[in-house]
Amino acid sequence: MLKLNIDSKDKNCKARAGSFETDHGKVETPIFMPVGTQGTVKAVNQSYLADEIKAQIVLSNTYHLYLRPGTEILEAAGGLHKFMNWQKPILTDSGGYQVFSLSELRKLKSDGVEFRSHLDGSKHFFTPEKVIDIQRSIGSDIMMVLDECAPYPCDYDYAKNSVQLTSNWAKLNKEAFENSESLYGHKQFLFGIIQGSIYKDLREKSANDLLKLDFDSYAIGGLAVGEPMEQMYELVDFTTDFMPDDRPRYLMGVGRPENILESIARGVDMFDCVMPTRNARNANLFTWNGTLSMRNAKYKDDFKPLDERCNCYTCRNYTRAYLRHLFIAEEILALELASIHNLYFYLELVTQARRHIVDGDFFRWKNEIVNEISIKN
RNA sequence: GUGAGCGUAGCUCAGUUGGUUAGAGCACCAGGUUGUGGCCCUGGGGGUCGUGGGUUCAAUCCCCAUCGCUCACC
Repeated sequence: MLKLNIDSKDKNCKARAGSFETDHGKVETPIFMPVGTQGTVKAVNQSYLADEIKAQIVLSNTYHLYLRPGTEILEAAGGLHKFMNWQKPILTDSGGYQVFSLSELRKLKSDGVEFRSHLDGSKHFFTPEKVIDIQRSIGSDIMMVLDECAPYPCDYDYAKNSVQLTSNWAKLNKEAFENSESLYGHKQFLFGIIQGSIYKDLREKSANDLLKLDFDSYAIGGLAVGEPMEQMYELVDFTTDFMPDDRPRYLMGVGRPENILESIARGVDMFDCVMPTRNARNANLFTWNGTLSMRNAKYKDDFKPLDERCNCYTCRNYTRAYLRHLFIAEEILALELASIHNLYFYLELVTQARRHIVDGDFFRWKNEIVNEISIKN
């Protein structure tokens, strides 16, 4: 198992501050993992990622790396850490989400999923065994099982069958994991993924099915796919009760800053989301006073930093007017500076959350901050 | 100078054998984006149809004049 060492628990909610160890270093929770699908956090180099943004762990993607550059190259490189020059922990998503997001390009079968590559149309078949093999080639510190992320809305029967499929696959994932070894001499963990759409009894069943298989830890999948926010929070709150207290709980693909704080309050420790990086590339920036759309004409002569309360490289050195100019001129520096800022904000958000949990005033702080950061400027 | 062609949104252009409120792409303005293609999606503001006159119930469209641009020839 992947042990979560708990430093502190909040008295007024389920938030906890902790840490876990991997062979590539320690991770302090709650934590946000920047998304680097193709072995790069888009627009941000690894030294900024580590030293400026203070990312402790990044996420990458089995499906994308399998298609390009492919496992042969990854193995020849000595694994993804060496290949991408990132010596801190890496978590890889299994490709299960692509079953959902590339739905026009796939066929779901009982023993796996057939994909058509979005790059060249070629056919590929993913099974639980195969995604474990690929993640061995990648060498990620935390591997994820192949699952099905059910669409939303999703009727009960579909969701029930989907949970059964995910549970069946989970067993095969676990067996493949136990029958294989790390290729590069460091320990790799495997997380199970709890599905069940919006149905509490299915979430409970999914959790119980997976717990029997004794994964290193567990994630909640299939949320933030279109359901109302309150329903998502309720399901997170419900599901974390079934997840072991002494292991890190991972809420996949979430989310907006307020989603992260609300989910920490409901017992989640790990998050990833494309939002800080994708929105940065689209000129949408997060600040302690709410979001701002950097292309807006009102910033053309605004020589303040993006966020006066932010200490990131971008805010220390550049103005809103300059960022807007870079975006309008379609200069690539815009993407870099905006991505650095948004990721710094997300990492600072979870760092402060951790500090407030340790200090014992997380719940009050969270409620205050959620209001301020939710404003649209 | 002569002849021909073209002037429609900021740009590139459709269009109407004369008929409701003149369109598109790009640009601009504003939203969206939750286990990532810098993609994509949604909405909006913009036009004296070069200018002036004529014909007609009705003209961006037909006629005349005029201004501008382009090409060919001298």
